[in-house]
Amino acid sequence: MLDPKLLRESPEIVRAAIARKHLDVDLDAVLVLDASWRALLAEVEGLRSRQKAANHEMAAANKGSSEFLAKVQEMKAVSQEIKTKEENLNFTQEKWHAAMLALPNIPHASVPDGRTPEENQVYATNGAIESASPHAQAHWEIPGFSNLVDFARGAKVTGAGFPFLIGDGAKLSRALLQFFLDEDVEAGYTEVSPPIFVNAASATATGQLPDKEGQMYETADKLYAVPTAEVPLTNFFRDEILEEDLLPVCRCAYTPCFRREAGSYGKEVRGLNRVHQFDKVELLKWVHPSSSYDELEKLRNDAERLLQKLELPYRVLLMCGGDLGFSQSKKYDLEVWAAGQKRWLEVSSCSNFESFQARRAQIRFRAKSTGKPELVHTLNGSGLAVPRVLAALLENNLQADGRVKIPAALVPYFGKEFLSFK
RNA sequence: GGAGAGGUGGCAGAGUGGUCGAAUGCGCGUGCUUGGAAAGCACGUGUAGCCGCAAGGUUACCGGGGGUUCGAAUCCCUCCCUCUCCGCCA
Repeated sequence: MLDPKLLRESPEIVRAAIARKHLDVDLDAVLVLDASWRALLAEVEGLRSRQKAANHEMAAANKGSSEFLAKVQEMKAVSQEIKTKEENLNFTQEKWHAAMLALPNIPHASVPDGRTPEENQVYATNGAIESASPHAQAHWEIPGFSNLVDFARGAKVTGAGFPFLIGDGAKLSRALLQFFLDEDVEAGYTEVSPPIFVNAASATATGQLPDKEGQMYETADKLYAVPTAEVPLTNFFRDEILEEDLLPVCRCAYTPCFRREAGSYGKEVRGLNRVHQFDKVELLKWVHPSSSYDELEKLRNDAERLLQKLELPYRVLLMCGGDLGFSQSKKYDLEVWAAGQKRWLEVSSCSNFESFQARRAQIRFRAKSTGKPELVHTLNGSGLAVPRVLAALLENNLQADGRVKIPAALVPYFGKEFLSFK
């Protein structure tokens, strides 16, 4: 959510942000709502003030006196009026709040203009992509693939998009997770193992609710399976005021992630490219507002380093305004090259939310200079998502003999130098 | 899952219909005192919205939501959470 004061004082900034993100929002309607909400609030407060004053008088008065009884009659009318006006106030306030939640975050000045994913800026490219993998195949076409990743059995047992990982497939997945977590801890993140179900309040604070509930699996008792560790991790400090000295707080967490992916279909979702349950390590930071853009660069570097150590070719995209996402101020996507599919696969998305999430989740710190609470800035990024990295390893490192070469950094975790599909 | 007890400010803890945003103690801050510290003394010390250039004013918040009442921390309903005992269990 944006600062309501920003909207009142500089609506043109918000208008420009909406335009840069190519969204369709009726800002004038929000401004009108804001004005009428404030007018109603003043009215109700005036009435309540009167009621309060009368209460003090009545407390001191003789309860049986005629003055007292007259006062009761008088205040009955006021009470009724408050009730009516308050209903109107609450109704308007709900509409105002919903309208405020529908306003997107402001893109940072360094975000390039653009409407579509094609207009994202290729910020960096690392590694050779064509000649390096002479035996590459799309991972689902590699002979023996279903020995490692069994979609058919997964579909029988649970449903489409819930594969079993078996043998070296399961082991490689576990090795990657272990590798990611160790590297992230080494980089200064504290490892956390969070709950993988969250309540509605948490899902609301990070923006999954109310609009995206169709993307989450919901249990009978109104808990949601996490779509990413970002949700429980961010909510850890919800409604809290941290000491300034504590910042920046850097944490990482592995969780399985559950996404219904309603409406997805086609080539993009083949094999491991998109599944309903996948493993991911998430990186999360709560930082002082003055350092959030430095921290974003560090976060991106931390994610990139993982791909470098795995010797996987990748590129970094700087997202343009139109592809930025509703709540981000700035975002880099890391895409790994899958040599068999000849496609880039997104394996990490590193974002600065500035105070947008923090305002919604009420995560603040006490500024030492003023003693007053201020909103933190939050950032997050994957470090990294497992299935697509696994797919890229299988495709890129496939040898003539049908085995897959394991990158040196991963060998200690995997326990051997080659993966076999047998 | 069953039975019981309880949720009040940073913490402890009073308050069972009105003068209560809330006693008292601790903690914390500033000052006095001191060679310095402790003790002592004085004053101060929650969050948020709205109005205001400001000074300041005003409203809300006693686990969440709803209700009764002229008036609710206090009464009623409901949900959540914590603790104790029992049961079950990786």
